[in-house]
Amino acid sequence: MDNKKIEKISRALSDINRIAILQEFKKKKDCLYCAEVNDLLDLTQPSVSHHLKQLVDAELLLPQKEGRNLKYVLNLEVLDDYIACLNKLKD
Amino acid sequence: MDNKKIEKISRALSDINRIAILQEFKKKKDCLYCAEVNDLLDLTQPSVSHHLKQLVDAELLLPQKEGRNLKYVLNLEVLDDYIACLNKLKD
DNA sequence: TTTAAATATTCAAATATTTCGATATATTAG
DNA sequence: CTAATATATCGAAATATTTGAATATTTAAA
Repeated sequence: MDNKKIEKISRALSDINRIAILQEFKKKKDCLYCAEVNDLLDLTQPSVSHHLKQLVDAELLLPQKEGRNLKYVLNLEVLDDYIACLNKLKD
Repeated sequence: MDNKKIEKISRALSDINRIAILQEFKKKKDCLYCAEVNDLLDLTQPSVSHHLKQLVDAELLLPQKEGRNLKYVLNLEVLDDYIACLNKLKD
């Protein structure tokens, strides 16, 4: 994982709303529906859409179309790669 | 570690120059001098000072005054706490 | 004590991010 | 086909971040 990618993931994680989205996966195992995220956050739908886009662009979330709904799963592989990079900072 | 702190650390990590600073610790074990960081980055001194401040404010770096020089050490405790929070996202 | 070196602060400009209202698009239900 | 639902995009305002020139502060050297 190159530094540009580390930067992008860090930026995706640098917002209280996006952190809340990721943490919601602890309760809702497996996947989170877009509509659930809209309920979770105290923001308008376009703002939530924006935040989800940051997480998808960073590849922390994988979107899956399901009819007219959209569900997301955590991309554990990218998260693990990111954590591995942070661990490497510790010499 | 609360979400505000996670946000702050993530933001500190969301810049290519600050990532480069942290990675420089791999080469320069132990500590990094402020002047070394000025040499490392292709930025003016005030900009470097700004970036170092972000890292110190996030407590990723601990500053130590040494005469008229300043040296930094990696705060492994905070880095580990942060990594632990990220690991908790994986259910 | 004067001068030089290392670092920080202030200010302003440029750029990026966050937010929301309005609207567009896509899909399903009736 | 039409209406309703779910999500995305656009445009603009508010706010935050990044950068560097100018300057201030702190400390050591001469």
